[in-house]
Amino acid sequence: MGVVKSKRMPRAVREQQMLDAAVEIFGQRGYMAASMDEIAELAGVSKPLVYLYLNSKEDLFTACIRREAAALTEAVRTGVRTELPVDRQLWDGLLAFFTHTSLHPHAWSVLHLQARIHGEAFVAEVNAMREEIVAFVTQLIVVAAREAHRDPDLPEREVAGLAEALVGAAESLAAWANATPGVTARQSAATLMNFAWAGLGNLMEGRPWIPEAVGAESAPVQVSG
Amino acid sequence: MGVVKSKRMPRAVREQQMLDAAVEIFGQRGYMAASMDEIAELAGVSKPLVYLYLNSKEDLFTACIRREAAALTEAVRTGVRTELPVDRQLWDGLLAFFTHTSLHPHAWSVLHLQARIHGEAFVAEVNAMREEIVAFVTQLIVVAAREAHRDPDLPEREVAGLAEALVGAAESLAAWANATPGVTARQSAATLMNFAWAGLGNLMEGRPWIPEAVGAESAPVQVSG
Amino acid sequence: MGVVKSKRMPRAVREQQMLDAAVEIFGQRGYMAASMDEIAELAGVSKPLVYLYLNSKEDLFTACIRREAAALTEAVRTGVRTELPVDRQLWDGLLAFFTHTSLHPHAWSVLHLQARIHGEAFVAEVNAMREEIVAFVTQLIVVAAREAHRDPDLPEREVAGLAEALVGAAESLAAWANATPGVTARQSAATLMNFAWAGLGNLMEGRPWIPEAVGAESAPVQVSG
Amino acid sequence: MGVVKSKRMPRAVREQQMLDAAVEIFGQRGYMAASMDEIAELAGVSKPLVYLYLNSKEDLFTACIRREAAALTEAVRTGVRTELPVDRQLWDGLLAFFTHTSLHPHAWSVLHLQARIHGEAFVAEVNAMREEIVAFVTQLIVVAAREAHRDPDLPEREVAGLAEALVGAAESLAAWANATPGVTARQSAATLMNFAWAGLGNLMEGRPWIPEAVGAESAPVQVSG
DNA sequence: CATGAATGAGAGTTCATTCAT
DNA sequence: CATGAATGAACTCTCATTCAT
Repeated sequence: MGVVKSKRMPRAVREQQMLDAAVEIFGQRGYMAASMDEIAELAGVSKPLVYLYLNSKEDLFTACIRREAAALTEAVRTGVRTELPVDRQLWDGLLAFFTHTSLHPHAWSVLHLQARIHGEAFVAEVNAMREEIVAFVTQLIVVAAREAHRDPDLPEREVAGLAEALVGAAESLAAWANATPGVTARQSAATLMNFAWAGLGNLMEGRPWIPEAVGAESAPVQVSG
Repeated sequence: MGVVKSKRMPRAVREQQMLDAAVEIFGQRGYMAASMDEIAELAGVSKPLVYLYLNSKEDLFTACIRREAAALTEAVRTGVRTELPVDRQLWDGLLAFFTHTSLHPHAWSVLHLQARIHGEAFVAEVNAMREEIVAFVTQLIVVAAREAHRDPDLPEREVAGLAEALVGAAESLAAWANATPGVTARQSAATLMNFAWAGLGNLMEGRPWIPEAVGAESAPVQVSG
Repeated sequence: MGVVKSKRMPRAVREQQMLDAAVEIFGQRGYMAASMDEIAELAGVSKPLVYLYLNSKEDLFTACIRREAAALTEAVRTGVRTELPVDRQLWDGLLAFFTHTSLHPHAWSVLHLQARIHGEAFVAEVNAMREEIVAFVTQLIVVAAREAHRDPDLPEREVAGLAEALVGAAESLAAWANATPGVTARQSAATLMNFAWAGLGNLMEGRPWIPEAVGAESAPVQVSG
Repeated sequence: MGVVKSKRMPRAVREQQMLDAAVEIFGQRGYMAASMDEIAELAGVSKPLVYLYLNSKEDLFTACIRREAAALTEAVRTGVRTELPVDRQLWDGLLAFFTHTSLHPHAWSVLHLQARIHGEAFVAEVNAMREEIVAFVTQLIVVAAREAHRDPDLPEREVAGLAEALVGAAESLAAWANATPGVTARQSAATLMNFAWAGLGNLMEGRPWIPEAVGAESAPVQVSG
């Protein structure tokens, strides 16, 4: 007989429903254009209850960012096994990243677009997540350099820039993939992996990086035919 | 004795002042949080005059995007000479890009962050610019492939992904550089050029791309010592 | 000790208070000159509450028209008994009409003056009421013609013009009576009844229409002494 | 080569052009919705010039009312010859009235609708005109009564009411005729003349007032066949 | 616990009106 | 004379937020 409006749910559950609704609305409309009315309605509760549990619009937005940032980093962390070679680690991380962002486009919109343009407080929340990922990538680069028998003490700023560029490329690619029908997470990961590992120069010379044995069901996108 | 509030200026001049103020406020606060009052005050005029000349908040924002997008593409176009080799073209383009974005951080914020999240109309304006740059990069990739004696018919979707990743990386890097004190445009360009041209793999093996004879006043950032 | 500002009233009651205030302000100032601020203040509530319940200035105005039009037609309908002779029906209708308009001058101003000059939407609302009254009068004329043994098929356009003239005279007379101190509803009704039923010609010849036994407390206004 | 924008016209001419434009705009939009910008543009002059000549929006509106009221009363006055019988005088007056209002619908809208709802000042202007017409009608009634050998001292209030009703009927009929395609001034005049002179009662008995020899090209509308 | 009732503050927008040239 | 430049004031409407029940 339609949706049953369940009453008297435990607080923790209600809070999650509110956050679900908030992420969807914030992701679609943006922070400022989102209205508490709409969020409360989508969550199926009254507005004062939202305030009772989450305090204010800012706090609600912060809670969204925190929850979604944790979920994304957890997804990437789970996808990577540190006992594997570094290139495999990078591949697994990218795949986990693009998979998660494509499964939760509103959440990604909140983290990537909305949070960065509304006040230092929100940016700080996102940066906590971002730094964890950048740190992971930075460490990969350092380890890779060491394995290549090269001086492990790469200039810090240089490594930071490289990691930043890689993460930034991934973020932009994720937004583009979400907005472009037909682009799979695996394709995005392959494109960026090729780009990052081999560089345009090597790609031109026919030496793309190839994910070996990463599941046969769909070969990574390659430059050469 | 301080700022002289000049009155009765010709329309064209006043319009530019308004756009200057609008870009700064939009860049700082974001489209929705920016108020027409604040913009008018910063421009040194009354609010009705802003409406008389620019019609509405949306039109004002659109005018900002158009002006700044044109300025950025013009800067890049001017910086590149097509008779030079492709790697040099990419380098010059990157340098012009990072130089311009670092000189006009608010404008870059408007184009990169604000414009992308407020309605299809604004996105379309930015995309016109973005596509010009992506087209430039795409053509560089195709030419590079041809010069490397490889099949010039790279898969379209693949090239689009690569260009997107490169432009996305550049955009993120620009935002990061603006937010990180002490990072010069030249350093950003060098980091991305290395990343793009050699790839992480090659970088690890000590084969960075090096901008030859690009002015001695400041050596390009290198990975190796 | 004066007006008690009751708070927390049920929605239906508040809405009527708002409509009361709106009719008064619209009637005094006119649609455009009336401000929502003033209406809200007179209603004893804040402006947002007016918008919450009535949506917009247009909707508020439409609601006023609808309520007052319904009240007026109801008053006329209740005052007339169709089993009586047609002249008596006309008299009763006129008396009910002038009584109602004199008791609710602002409402009459809204219906007669304000609503007719602000957009087709409002005019349509008023016309629905007007047509009901014009139809009533038209039918009276047709029945009267039939009873006078005359061809019942009066030219339609002619009857329409007569009904329009009669209703128009009544409307103008109502406005004039409201603006002229000392004119009672009964006097207005008598004047128009004489005019309509006997015509100036008959009046001149000393043959006014006389409401028989319509209560002795106040004889109808007569032309002759 | 299109409209030539003549410059340096004498003040009196310019003023008339402004009034022409103002009457049209006020008639279409209403007093409040009309903008000085639009009026100035339609008049083909700059806004400050309008203020230089006509002072303010209120003064401009008052000037419109005065001019159009004078034009209307002049038209009626010219149409009537006092040496003719009173019924003929009424007929001629009605015909002149309906002819003028149908030729200048915007002016009539200004006088009939707009002026009555925007402040005492405007109403006073219109009433000056209205009273002249009412006085004319009143005098007709008095003369008619005297000719019918009846007591010439009709109760003043009664005569005023009759005149008001007649003028009100005429006004409503004029508005209705302007809004109803196919209704000529002559038809409106005939309808009202029948109504006024004979009354519904007499009309029912087949005794309409008939304008004798008032031009054969179009017989007056009659109730009987 | 949960909610209908209510609001202070501020947004974008428009307009009659006036200087300075 | 005539006008482009400029504004103070007011408007409709929205929203995050809080009581009282």
